[in-house]
Amino acid sequence: MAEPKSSRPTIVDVAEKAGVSRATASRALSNYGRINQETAKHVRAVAESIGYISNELARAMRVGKTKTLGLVVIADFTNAFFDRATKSIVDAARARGYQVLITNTDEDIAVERNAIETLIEKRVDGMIVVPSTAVVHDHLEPRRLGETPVVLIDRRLDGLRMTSVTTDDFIGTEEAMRHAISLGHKRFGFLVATAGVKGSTSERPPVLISTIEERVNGFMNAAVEAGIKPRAQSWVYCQDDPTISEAAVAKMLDQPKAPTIIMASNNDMALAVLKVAGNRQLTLGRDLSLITVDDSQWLAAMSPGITVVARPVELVGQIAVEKLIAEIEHPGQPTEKIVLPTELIARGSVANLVLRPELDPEYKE
Amino acid sequence: MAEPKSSRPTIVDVAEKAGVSRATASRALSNYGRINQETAKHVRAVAESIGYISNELARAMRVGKTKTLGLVVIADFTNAFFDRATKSIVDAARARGYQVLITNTDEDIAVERNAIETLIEKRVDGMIVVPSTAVVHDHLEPRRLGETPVVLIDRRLDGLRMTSVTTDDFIGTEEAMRHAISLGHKRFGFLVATAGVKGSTSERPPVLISTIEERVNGFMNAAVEAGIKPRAQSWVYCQDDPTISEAAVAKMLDQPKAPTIIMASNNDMALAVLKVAGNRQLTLGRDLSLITVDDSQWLAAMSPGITVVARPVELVGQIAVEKLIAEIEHPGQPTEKIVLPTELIARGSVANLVLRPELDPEYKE
DNA sequence: CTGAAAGCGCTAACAC
DNA sequence: GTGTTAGCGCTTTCAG
Repeated sequence: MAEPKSSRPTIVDVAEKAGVSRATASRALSNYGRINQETAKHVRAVAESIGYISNELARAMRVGKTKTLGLVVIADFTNAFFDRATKSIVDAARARGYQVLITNTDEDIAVERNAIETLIEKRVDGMIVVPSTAVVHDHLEPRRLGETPVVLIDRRLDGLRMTSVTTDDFIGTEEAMRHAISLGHKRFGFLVATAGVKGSTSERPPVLISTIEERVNGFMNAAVEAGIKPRAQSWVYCQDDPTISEAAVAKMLDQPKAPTIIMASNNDMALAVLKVAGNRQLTLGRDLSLITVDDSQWLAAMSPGITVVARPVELVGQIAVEKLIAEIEHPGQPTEKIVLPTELIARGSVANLVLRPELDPEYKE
Repeated sequence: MAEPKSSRPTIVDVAEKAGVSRATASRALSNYGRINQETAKHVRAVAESIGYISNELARAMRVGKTKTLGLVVIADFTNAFFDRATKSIVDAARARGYQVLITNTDEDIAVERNAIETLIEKRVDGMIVVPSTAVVHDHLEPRRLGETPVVLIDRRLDGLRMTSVTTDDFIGTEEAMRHAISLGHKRFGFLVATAGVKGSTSERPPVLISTIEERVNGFMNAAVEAGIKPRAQSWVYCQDDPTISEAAVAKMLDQPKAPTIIMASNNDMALAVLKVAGNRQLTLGRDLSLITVDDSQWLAAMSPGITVVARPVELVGQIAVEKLIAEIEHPGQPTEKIVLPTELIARGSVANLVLRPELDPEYKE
């Protein structure tokens, strides 16, 4: 005649079986307030024995904290930045007792708005977002967000008073360029992955996300500094799509005075260079040079290894979590724009034209 | 004299401002039951105007569904399988109105137990798990899980009556071997990433996770079928650590009759082969051959491209989500062990020793 | 078609 | 040191 009792045991089941009140059971299980250690032990034993698992939903509702963080990334976390960032965020959060709810926008602002709304509905305590676009949108305005703190990663959004954790891609790219210049390169290609561009173009789009903008500026700064003429630079803003980027690389290489080195703004672009080089039997670090951004095990393992502007991705994730949780647990933190340094890892993909000038097809002697 | 009203507007705020009862407001916002369309429109307008965002916590508590899925992956979603799997799961879930809560165990059973407990506390409607070990553990027993449905991916757990979505790595590896054999290879190395092994050993560990076990069996089956003697096979079970796997590769290649081809059980192992080959100036597809498992853009873009047993990762994720949601929304589905076919993608990393027997150092003429 | 009221499972005053 | 009780914000009978 026992009731079916299909669903999970609740705290009142525990309380009844332990012969105490709900309050005492709660105190025992959450270990707070004054409580007799004997009773507590007994209650916990009972809970364990009937397979009680607390209902965080109910608790969250009562205390107003879900111990959950929202993560809003753009499409591709099949990407040297986002996979590592995600992992470091999940790990850092867990270490501090938080879980993470993931959403991905497809670089689409409408999806992003939606994702953020959903996260608020689920009442995450805070969120980490990679903004889809460079222009500020109302879904990140305080009025929508309410009390929910947000920290931005990877990309800044200047119009907003919001903490962000990014990397110094300006200096990173500049360093990479200086490295190439010091190795004797004189003609440069720059393959810039640009969301929102259809196909490819050499015209600078009006707005670029901050990361890309910094890479562009860093490149330009170094070029100017070294007196490299615009005609010795091939810029291509390119949709992030293999067919298109490969065509762009091919076109770049087919120019009369083709670049000796291509700078790829991200790994998808580097992949295109690799592909085209492979098809044309060009050996990297000899027939063509390459530098890309964001290190990965593959770049290190290939022969030659690919020279790269490495960003401290794990650190970005960790700091973002830290700052976010700080604000959650002690509201009123100052907003900060944290910028982490990158590191140039020189491997074999950049030919040394100083030592071997004959590798430059334009070299006359 | 307006109250501060710091936190978010609730449904009663909406109701008051709209001059209706909570019930009507709820009906208007969730669009159910009988309600005058005029009233509904008005209520929704008011909600919008005061920036009302529904509290899913409260709703979940009432209706008993969180519209959230839990995902428990092992450590590395910096990995050609898990990054893509995660993305496809998040996408598939979102398409059906579910969010996903991510957790990662570090291939550690205690962490896994914990993760699952946490997900239950958060009352996810179901979960997708990549089990850490091959042996069944009580935290996946029905008693712990209660009503919460689970589907396993990547690895089967035979003792459990539970739906799983995996790939046919037995046939996949067998095909890969046949391919190598047809190209004239006679001496094989097999580098098996094995959790739980310290360092590396040629002795088969007692239990292997199902994926690895199938790869091992597929390899063996093809070897037996082709009459390849055990002495022509170098097996190494290897901890998943660069230093150790690279040492294992080096040792393999330093044997008197070194293999002409190495089969890597996963991409970390392939990376080790790449590294060692690079250090020794060995060109893949000529001086040494390589096949690995799980395709990635890198493998395709390198020169030569790496031949690979490609698994339908996105499909695994999608089907897992589909099956899980089916069980959530219509409990009582039959449990299924779904096994998806792999595909061998032949690229240039396997030398053709039939056409060019001289590439085999043991070749005498 | 709309309102009143109960209750999901939990914690935190407030009594005792 | 423990129990009573009032909600957290929502949906859903049940009346009207």
